[in-house]
Amino acid sequence: MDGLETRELRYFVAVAEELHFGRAAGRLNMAQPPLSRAIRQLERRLGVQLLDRDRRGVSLTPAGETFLAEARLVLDAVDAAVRRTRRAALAKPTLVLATKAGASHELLKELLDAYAARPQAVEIDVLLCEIGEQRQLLRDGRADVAIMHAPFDLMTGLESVEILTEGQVAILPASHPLAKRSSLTMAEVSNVPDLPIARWPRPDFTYPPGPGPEVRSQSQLAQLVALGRTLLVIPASSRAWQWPEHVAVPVTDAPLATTLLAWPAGVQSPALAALVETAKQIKERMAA
Amino acid sequence: MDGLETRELRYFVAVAEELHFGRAAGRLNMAQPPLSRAIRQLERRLGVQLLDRDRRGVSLTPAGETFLAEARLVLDAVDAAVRRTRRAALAKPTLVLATKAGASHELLKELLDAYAARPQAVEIDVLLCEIGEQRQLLRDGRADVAIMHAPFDLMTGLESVEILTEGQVAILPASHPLAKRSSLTMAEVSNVPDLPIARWPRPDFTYPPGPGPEVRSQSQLAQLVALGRTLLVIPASSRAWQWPEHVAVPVTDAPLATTLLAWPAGVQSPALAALVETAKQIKERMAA
DNA sequence: CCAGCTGATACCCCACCGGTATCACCGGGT
DNA sequence: ACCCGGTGATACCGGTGGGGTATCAGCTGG
Repeated sequence: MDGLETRELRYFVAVAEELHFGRAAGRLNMAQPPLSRAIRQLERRLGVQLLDRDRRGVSLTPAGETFLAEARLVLDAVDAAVRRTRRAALAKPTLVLATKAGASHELLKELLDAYAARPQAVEIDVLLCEIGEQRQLLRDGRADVAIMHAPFDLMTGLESVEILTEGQVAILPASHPLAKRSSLTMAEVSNVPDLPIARWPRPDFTYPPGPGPEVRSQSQLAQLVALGRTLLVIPASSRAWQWPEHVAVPVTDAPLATTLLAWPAGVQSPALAALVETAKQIKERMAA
Repeated sequence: MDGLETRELRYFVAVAEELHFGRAAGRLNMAQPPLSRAIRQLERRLGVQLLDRDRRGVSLTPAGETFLAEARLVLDAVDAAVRRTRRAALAKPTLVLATKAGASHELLKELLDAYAARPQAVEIDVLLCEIGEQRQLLRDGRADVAIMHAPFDLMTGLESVEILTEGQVAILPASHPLAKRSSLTMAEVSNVPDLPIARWPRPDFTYPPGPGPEVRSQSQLAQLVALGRTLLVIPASSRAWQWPEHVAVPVTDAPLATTLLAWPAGVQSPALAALVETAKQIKERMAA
């Protein structure tokens, strides 16, 4: 009846991603025939056709699309199980906190210092990552907790507490006329012809269409701003990565940006609970 | 390096739940020696000791506790993958909606009727379940979407939209003196000596301590109220399961109960999106 | 001190996974 | 029209490893 093995899921994901048995087999370091057989057996056991073997190529059926998404979730959960278990076995338990490189140093330092003063505190490893990477790190267990920014990051599947709510600033090339202004509005910054908004890759690594440059990291973005090719709007506390060639101008009517502490739903440990408690206290201290 | 198979996870969960290799092997329909060997091999591959083989019995190490929780998540995710894929392959796609038996018929009927009128609508199977069971149904893929009640149901790991916010009523035995009142307060109902609050089982099937009767289903609870052994406070719209021997009295200062439509975070289908949209419209219509 | 229970070890067998060789089918190039 | 390159499917074979039986080893309690 049931009894899918993760091996079968890994095989299917490889084939579904390559849409080619031969290449998928290469990626899996195996020959093509056993892979074909394994996928056929998987389809028989599920009683569902996952792939359309059209001559000249393979394509996913709707059920195959569903199974691909679910299989990725399972494989990430397996990775998370291994990582979290190994870390739980260490003599020194630690929390891994993921944060975007360049996010507010002050806030993070305050959080870590306040946490370290607690009796239940464990060591915290700070894992710097690129924008939008936190979700994946939490899902596959490489991180236990992350600092994220609403409304930029989707919070689905995560629990979170707000730490700080603040206004946003536009980061502009110092040479641009708008850089001389003391404040700006969203209308003014959202459609500057010579500073189009940069485009980030989607989860499938393709880029949305648009006039802006394609970027994959914050450092690329900072470089592009310095070169006068784009602008961006970010929470005021994130301007830590401001360069000499950058100018930050408050955007008066930008939506308030909220910095949150987020962690995978359903996971609980005393060390994490203490960190969450610390974050709540910091939020109250900030409000006062 | 990696490459845990679900078989190994199933073995470990069985041993961790039975805390006894022989019984676990019986549950798995296999002999004890290969099970012992498989667990040892699992521990070697993880590089982590999961079990303490204290003579006369087995116990979980802290790392074992972590791995047990993670392994259960993985196995549920595998079940969900199979169920959702099989359903996605049906000619007639359907949504399975889980709701507590006896929750508001009117609201549900209104939701289903409004949804059926939409062009993207698919058939909806209503899966009646016991209180608190919705979360598990969503997690292992037996249901796609559920109707739940905040603040009674934990919403962690789920996305949700509110449908209805309403006051709560106390359900009392008709023969009890309090049943004659036209309204009550939380202070009055929370400590009635002869009507102690019923106790529900925890996830591990043990009961919290207390004077109230132990219950496992809504029908048991309804029976106990009719017998004059307990009382309960529920959202006003849930009184569909009121019996002739029951009396509903508004509790003026009870926290507002919110009925929500909830679904697993990260899952998306057009049919589900349309149902969510319908729920939002109903909420607005109710507010007006 | 023995009976009885626990999990661990020794050994064997065969199912199944993966490899090699080959086929069947199609499309596109002269 | 022909053949060639490339797809995935089929046939067959060998080795690994998962599972079975038999047995051991260590503790416990009567």
